[in-house]
Amino acid sequence: MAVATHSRTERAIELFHALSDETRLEIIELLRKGERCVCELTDTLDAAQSRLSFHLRVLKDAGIVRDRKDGRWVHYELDPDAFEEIETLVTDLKPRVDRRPQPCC
Amino acid sequence: MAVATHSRTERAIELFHALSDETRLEIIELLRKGERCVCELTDTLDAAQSRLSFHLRVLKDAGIVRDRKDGRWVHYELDPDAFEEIETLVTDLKPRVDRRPQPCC
DNA sequence: TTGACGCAACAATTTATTTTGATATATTAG
DNA sequence: CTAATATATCAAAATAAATTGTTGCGTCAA
Repeated sequence: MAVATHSRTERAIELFHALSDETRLEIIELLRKGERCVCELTDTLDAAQSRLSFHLRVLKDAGIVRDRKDGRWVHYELDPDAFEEIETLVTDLKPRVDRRPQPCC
Repeated sequence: MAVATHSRTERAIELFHALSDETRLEIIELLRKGERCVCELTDTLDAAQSRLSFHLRVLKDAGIVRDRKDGRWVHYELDPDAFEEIETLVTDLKPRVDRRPQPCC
């Protein structure tokens, strides 16, 4: 599963894009309390079911959430590994301390 | 400067959005080596000047870079504070350890 | 076995973002 | 002063993402 068809940059774009939407941040905030089914997210966020489904897929494709089927419900929860990955990416973006003086223009 | 006309969520969206583009990530990568003028970025990234200017503005509006005018050149550099802020935001998104058992459906 | 429910997926539309090609402004060299 | 350079900005076109309404599929209860 999950072949690395992605460069590091593409992966960063996918993750940051997944995080750059209000509905998706709200979903993440709710899931921080623990696993939830789509119906509860739909109720709580007062969003159309197909809209929720769309955003959950973006989050799932990015690896930020995973789902678990249980009868007719599907439960989503955060995947802690993704957050580790995001932290690493951010660390790698941070300005270096040992910057050379400006060699430009 | 920089009035807080932004909720926490809006700020997160702005920052993550700024980070979710290939050109902008490339700019950040270049600026990690230190301050650079637009002309050098344009050369190195082989991008049209107006395109660079657009992306630099997105980064600047998000507070990720700052500029310094020097005669006819404008130099850009990373703002370390923004990266602190991003790290804090990511930390706040991380799943809690003390999650209650699923109370849903 | 039928009907309701929970969810995903799709097509059409709407909205937002990015790119491109001008044009404008400030600065400096000659 | 004039021409050239560095950059920003703007409008139009191109591209991408989100929303909405609908349909389909699996599951369960009656």
